[in-house]
Amino acid sequence: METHLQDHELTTRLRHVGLRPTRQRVALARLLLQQGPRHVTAEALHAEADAIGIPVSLATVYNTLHQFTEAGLLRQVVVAQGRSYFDTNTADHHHFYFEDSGRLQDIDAGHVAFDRLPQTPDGTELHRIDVIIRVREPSAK
Amino acid sequence: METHLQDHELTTRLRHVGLRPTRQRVALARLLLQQGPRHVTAEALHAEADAIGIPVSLATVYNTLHQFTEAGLLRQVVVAQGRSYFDTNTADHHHFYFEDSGRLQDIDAGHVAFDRLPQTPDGTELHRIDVIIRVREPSAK
DNA sequence: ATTTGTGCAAATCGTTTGCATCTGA
DNA sequence: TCAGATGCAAACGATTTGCACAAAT
Repeated sequence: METHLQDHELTTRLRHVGLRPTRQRVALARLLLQQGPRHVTAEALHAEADAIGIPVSLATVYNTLHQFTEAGLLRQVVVAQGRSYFDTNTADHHHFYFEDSGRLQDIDAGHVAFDRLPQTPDGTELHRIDVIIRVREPSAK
Repeated sequence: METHLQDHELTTRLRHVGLRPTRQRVALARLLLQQGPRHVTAEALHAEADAIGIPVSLATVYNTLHQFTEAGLLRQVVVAQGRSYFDTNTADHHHFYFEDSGRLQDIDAGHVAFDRLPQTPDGTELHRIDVIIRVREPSAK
């Protein structure tokens, strides 16, 4: 069964980042990591898992998303109060945020270049630079 | 009393943006707008008002902060889940975010320049570009 | 066997709202 | 006068936690 081969990869990958490949972690990893880049909320992922018959609690979805994020498999992007996405694209890149729909869209790192940047304050080291380009769909006449 | 002169300015300013200069709005405006640039949370502002004997409820602080933001007197910056600041600097600028302490620091617009930016997606118009440079204070040996 | 993960429900945090009561123009 | 503002407490949504049970090594 093809699914098994893919699961083996996922299993290995989870082990490599120090996470036990449990049923739900493998299932969530499958949803998250075996497709193109995705921006997922915890709620949405939970609903998705539910829809395909994977029993997993919302609490576990949150735990798993955070574990994956700490492990570097995901990146978390907070765009507004109470609106946070987990991004399966961990490469250097930025985002468009559609304020009306609440959707997020990747911007390839190659499309944003800085001409000048301040040096980081004394005693600090750079973690990362987030660029969020907030756009609106004009009051669609 | 000097305070009265300053309050008159604030009163006028509030009126100009269509807000009635009530006791608590003027008091909060005094805390927010009569000092250098500040990054304030609703909680912190509420505590501050309390400390100097201004009776105002947390709900009113939230309402007021949002009204000021809509009126263009403030800008809201969300840096993490449940961590949102109101910035009294409404000029074009960016931010350092200290992930350990949760503090925010302004970066003058002049210190960030883009060499390249993507065009906004079809059917959308630019609202604003947020640049947040996330830094950490290294495990201070 | 032992450690680690999971589910559930309850707790928490920041924020918003409903509504009766005040207050500024 | 009376629209608009405020306070309080209750409602809220997103997220987290405590603890008994289940599964992985």
